[in-house]
Amino acid sequence: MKHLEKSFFKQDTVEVAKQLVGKILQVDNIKTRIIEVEAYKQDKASHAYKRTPRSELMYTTYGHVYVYLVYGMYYCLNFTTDTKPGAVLIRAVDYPNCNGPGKLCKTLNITKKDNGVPIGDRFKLFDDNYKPKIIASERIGIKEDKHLKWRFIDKNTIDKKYIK
DNA sequence: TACTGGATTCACT
DNA sequence: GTGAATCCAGTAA
Repeated sequence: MKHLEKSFFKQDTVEVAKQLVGKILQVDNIKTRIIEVEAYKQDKASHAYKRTPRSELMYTTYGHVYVYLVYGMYYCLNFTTDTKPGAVLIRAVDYPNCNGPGKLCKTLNITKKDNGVPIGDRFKLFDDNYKPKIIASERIGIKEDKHLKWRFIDKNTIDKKYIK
């Protein structure tokens, strides 16, 4: 079991997203495997599209936690990367009630208070040499624009369980 | 100061 | 497949 160093995040957002699938995420004393992620760079679908106080983290850090509230009720967990701006959204992990970005944060008690903390504190990442079967490397169009997102899923785990 | 809409989820139909 | 819940960041004035 190898600790992922901060330098892991010092590479392209999409590359980090792809490599994050199958890694072990530890929050407090809960260890679970990441099974679905999404990469956001500077496209219109991302908060990073414009530099604002909220998106500042994505412009200035890598290897940090970025948490925001969507729809007034759900938090989303992201890790910032070296692509500035850029971040990887953690969409699902292999743990009960964690098959969605909002549910994941609710279950693991992740809120805005975690925004901006460096990885290695409350959030830790490990590599146990598990090889995920990454099936989805999609480009997803949003509404009338052709925004690009990159979503990566571990088919090994998806087949067994959830995911919408 | 006021308005708008979203990196979602769930309960309905 | 559709719509409601719910609040705050971003924007415009």
